[in-house]
Amino acid sequence: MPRPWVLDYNSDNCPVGAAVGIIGEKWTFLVLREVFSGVRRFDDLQRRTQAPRQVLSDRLARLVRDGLLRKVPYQEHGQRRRHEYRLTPKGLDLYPILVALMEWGDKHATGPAGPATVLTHRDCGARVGIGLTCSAGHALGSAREVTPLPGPGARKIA
Amino acid sequence: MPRPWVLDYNSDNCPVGAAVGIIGEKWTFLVLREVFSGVRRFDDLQRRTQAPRQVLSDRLARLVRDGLLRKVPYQEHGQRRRHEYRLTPKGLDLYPILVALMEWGDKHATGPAGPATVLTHRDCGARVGIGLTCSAGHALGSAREVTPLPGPGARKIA
DNA sequence: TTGCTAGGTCTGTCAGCCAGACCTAGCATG
DNA sequence: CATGCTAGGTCTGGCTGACAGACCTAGCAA
Repeated sequence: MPRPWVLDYNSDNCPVGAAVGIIGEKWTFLVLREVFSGVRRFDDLQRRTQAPRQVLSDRLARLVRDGLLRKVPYQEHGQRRRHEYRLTPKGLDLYPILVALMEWGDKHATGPAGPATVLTHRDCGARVGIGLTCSAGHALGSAREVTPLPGPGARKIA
Repeated sequence: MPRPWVLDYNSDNCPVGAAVGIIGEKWTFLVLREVFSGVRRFDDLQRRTQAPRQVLSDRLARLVRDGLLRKVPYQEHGQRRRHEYRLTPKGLDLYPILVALMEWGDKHATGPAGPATVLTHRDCGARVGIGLTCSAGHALGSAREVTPLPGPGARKIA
């Protein structure tokens, strides 16, 4: 095993680190899972994620502050005005992360009952999955088929 | 907005929750990022992730216990026997999650310098990315094109 | 005016994170 | 042999955040 090139580069502008700084907490993923399933109200989120109310409140505020969710007012008949949480475009872009987590969990971390949710293509009904592909059109089956190289934003260590 | 069907189902066998229970901690992602880049030794991991040594030690132990990493002994000339951390097949399967995080971070959470790392196909050299596709061969551009439905493992609430 | 409900906030406790110091093989050097 | 060096950890004490459970607060209805 040769010394990996990455050791000669700085790690503090890494996009994974930046992403994890925004969404890298346990409850945040569960909240996003629910929001992508159409659950948008505080009590529903609380019941389904089992997050302590205070933590949920804090995470939602942070997701709004970081521009992943927005608060939208609504009013049901005979109720006072409330608001619900919806995904912004920036939040919608998180979907591949969630799907990747879901597929991994289905394969490695749940029982034999099969997936609790299946994703289908809105337009044709076929099953949806996530995968690596190269711009020449090849589908990649494993991380071993990927070669990471330094990109334009890479910074060498002084 | 109709009431989402997911509210009638139980959320405690969710694969996202299961996955997050195993890898859902902040430092865990950073450790995995490094291991996928070929960084395998304790001190290198510590320096690059900036994780406190104790936390790193704990996370590595947990990743080994959960079967995502394995300890492999090695010996360098004039050094004592040590061991390094390598991905198991179960760990290698996490790659899509990491790539999805990376792409999101590149798009939404880092500066204009461009990506610090680019992924290329080992066999043809073309750029690699991750995306949703359906089994009929359509590439999906957004979460809005996906319709989630209850699967075989779904359990209704009593 | 009393009650009900969604969507929170407050309080005290307790687990886990953290920086920094310390420890421990095993090899090499004098 | 003693001494130092290094990788890979462990130990300590302070502090932050998580947690359960109680409480609060519009606004609507009866």
